[in-house]
Amino acid sequence: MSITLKDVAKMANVTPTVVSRVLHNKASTVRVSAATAERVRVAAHQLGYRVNVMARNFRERQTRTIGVLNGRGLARPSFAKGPRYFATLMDGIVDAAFQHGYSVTLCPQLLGEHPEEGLSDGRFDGLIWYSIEPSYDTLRELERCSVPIVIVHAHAKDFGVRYPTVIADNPQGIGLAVRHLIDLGHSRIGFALDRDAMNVETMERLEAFRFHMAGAGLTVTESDVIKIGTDRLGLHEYLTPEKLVHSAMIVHADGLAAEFIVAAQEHGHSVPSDLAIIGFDSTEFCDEIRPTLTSVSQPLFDLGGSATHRLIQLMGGTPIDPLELLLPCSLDVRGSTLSLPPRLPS
Amino acid sequence: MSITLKDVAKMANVTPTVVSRVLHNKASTVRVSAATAERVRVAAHQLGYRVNVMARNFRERQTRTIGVLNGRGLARPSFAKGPRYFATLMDGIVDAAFQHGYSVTLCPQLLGEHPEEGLSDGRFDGLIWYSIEPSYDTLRELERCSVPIVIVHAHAKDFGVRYPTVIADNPQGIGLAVRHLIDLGHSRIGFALDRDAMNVETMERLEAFRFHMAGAGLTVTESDVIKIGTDRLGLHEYLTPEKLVHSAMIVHADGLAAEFIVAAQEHGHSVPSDLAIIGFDSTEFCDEIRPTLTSVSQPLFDLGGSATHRLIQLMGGTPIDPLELLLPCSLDVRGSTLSLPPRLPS
DNA sequence: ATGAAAGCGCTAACAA
DNA sequence: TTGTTAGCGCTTTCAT
Repeated sequence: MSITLKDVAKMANVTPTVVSRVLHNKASTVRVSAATAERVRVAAHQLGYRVNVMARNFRERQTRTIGVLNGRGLARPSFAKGPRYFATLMDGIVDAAFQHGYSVTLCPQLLGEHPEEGLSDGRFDGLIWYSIEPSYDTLRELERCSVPIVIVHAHAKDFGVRYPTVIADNPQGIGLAVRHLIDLGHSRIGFALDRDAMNVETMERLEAFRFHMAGAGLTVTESDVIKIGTDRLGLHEYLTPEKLVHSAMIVHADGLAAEFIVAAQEHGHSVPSDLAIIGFDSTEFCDEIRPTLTSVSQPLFDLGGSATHRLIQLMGGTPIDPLELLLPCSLDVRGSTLSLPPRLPS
Repeated sequence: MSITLKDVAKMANVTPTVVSRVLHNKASTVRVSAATAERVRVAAHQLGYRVNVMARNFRERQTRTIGVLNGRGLARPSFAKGPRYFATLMDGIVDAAFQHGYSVTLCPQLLGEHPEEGLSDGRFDGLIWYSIEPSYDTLRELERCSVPIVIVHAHAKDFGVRYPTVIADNPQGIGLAVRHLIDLGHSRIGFALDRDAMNVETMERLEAFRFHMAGAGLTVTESDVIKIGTDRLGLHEYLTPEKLVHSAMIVHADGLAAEFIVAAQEHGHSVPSDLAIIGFDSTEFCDEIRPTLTSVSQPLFDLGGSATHRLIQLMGGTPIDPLELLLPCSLDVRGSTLSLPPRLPS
C-alpha cells in the first residue's frame, strides 16, 4: 500500500486539500502559509509520498499521453525494418512530445479484436495516426474517435479533409532528382520500381516523375518505367549492355537502388559514368555502399515533430489551418550521380 | 461528456453493477440472465458506450501498461540511429507486450527534472530499463522503485544482482567469429575498435577476443589490437601494404567494419582473400555492401521479447531464476569471409 | 439474478 | 489561510 495525500495530511496536521495545494498546484494559485507549506513538504518527503497518477488522470480527465496508432489490417509498423520510416518518425514524435511533457504510448487494443475501443476510452489526450494505407474502414474508425487526431503519411483529401495531416512532399522530392540529373546533362532518364511495392506512395513518385520530365520537355514512354519483379530477373535483363537505354535511373526506394548499383557493376557498367542512380529515402546504408548512393531524403524526424506540435495545438483548442502540412524533401547528393571517383586521403 | 455505465444502466433498466458485469466481467463469473445481458448489450451499443480506462485503471490499481526507460544522464536512445539496437529491442518489447494485452509507454518524466517520480507513481505495472551505462545513480533510482523491473543490456552484477537482466552473450559471439576464422585457416587475426567507442560492451568484446584466441592457442599482443581514431588516419596507416600483418580482422562494430572494407580495397587489398573481415551487429547494410559483411548478430528482437516475458512473469508474482538471462549470438556468414567471388545469376 | 452502497486518490467549489 | 464536502466512473462485497 502506498502513501496517499491523506497520510501526508495526517502527519502534517492539515487536510488533504492543503497537501494537494502545496504539492501539486501551480505556485501562483496556491495560498498557503509558508510555514504550513514547509510542514507539508517535510512530511511528504519523509513519507516518500508520490502522487498517484492514475487517480489524478481520472480526476482531471486528461492523461498527458499521446497515442500512436497505425492503419489497421496491415502489420504493425516495425521500428527496425525497412527504411526506418516509422523509427525516425517515432524519434520525432517522442522528442516533441517529451518537450511538452507528454508521454507516448503504443497501444495494442487497436490491433486486437476490438480496435475501436482503444480510440476514445480516455486513455489518450490525442492521437497520431500513422496511416499506412487509407481505407474506408479507417475513416469510419476515426469518425468515432472523440479525441483530437493528426494523421501522418497521408493526404487530407484521403481522409475527407477533416483531420490535420503531415506528409513529405514526394512529388517535389522527385522533382529535385529529375532536376539534378538534367543539370548533370542527362536526358535519357528512367524510373524503376518494385512490382511488389506499387502502393500509393510509389505511384505518386512515378506520377511526379512523369510530370517533372514533361516539365523539362522530356517525354516519358512506358519503356522508361522499369518494373522489377521479386525474382529480380527483369533487373538483370534490363542491364544487359545492349538493352540499357538510359544514362540515369531514378529508383523508387533505396533498397532497389542499391541492388541496381551492384547488378549494374556485375554487368560491366560503371556507376555513375554509364548509369547514374538516385534512390529514395536516403537510408543509412547510402553511405556504406560504393559508390555511395544519391537519394531523396524525407524529413522524417520533422514529420514526427510537426505532427506532434499540430496535435498539441489541436488539443489546446487551436484550429489547424491549413489542414495539410507538406514538408519538403531534400536531395542528398552522393557518389552514384557524380563522375569523380572516390579518392584516398592524401 | 461521454457515455458512462450509468447511462447504459438507465437505458437498460438495470443498475450500473449489472452493466459492469455484462460488459466487463469475465464470462465465467457473470451470473446475469441472458435476456438482461442482451438488453444491456443493445443499450451499450446504441449509446456507443466505451469503458473509461482511466477510471478502471484507477479502481483496479493496474494499468496494463509497461514503461520503457533508459539510463539517465545520457541522450535518450534513438529508434533510428546507430545499429538499431533500441529500435529492434522495442520491436521485440512491443510485440510481446501486445501479445499479452499490455501497452508500452515511453515516459518523459524520467528524463526531466524529477525523473524518480516517474518510477513508482502508478503509471506502469512494470518497467523495462534499457541500461546504456550502469551507474550508481541509476541503481539508487531503481531501489526506490515500487514496481517490478527488468533490465536489458546489462549484467545482473552491475545492478547488485537484484533485478532480472537480459543481455546478449557478447563473448560467445566473439567466440563464433574467432572459431569461424580459424576454421577458414586464419591464424593472424586482429581486433579493431573505434577509439571513441571504448565502452563496456566494446571492452567485453575485446576481452573475449583475447580469451578465445588464447583458447585456440593463439597469442594476442598489443599490435593485434588496432585502435582507430575519429580521423581514421590509423585505419589507412594500418592498411598500407607493408604494414598489414593480419589475414583476418574482427571489428567491434559494423560501421567501422564497412569502413575497413572500403579502405582495404582502396589500398589494393582484396577482401576477403587478402583480408577477411567480421563485423558486429549484422546491421541491415551488411547485405548492401560488396563484399557483403560477415557479422555477429545479436538476438535483439528476442532480447526485447524475453525482457517483456520476464517482466510479465514478475508482475504475476513469479520469481525469476536465474536472474541473468544470456541470449546467444549467431554468426551471419557473408562475403567478407568467403573466398568465392559473387557470381551473376546464370 | 439483481441491487445498494462504499470507496479507490485526487481536486475543486464552496464554506468558514 | 484552511477545512468540508462532493464526486470523477468503475468494481466489488454484501445484501436481497
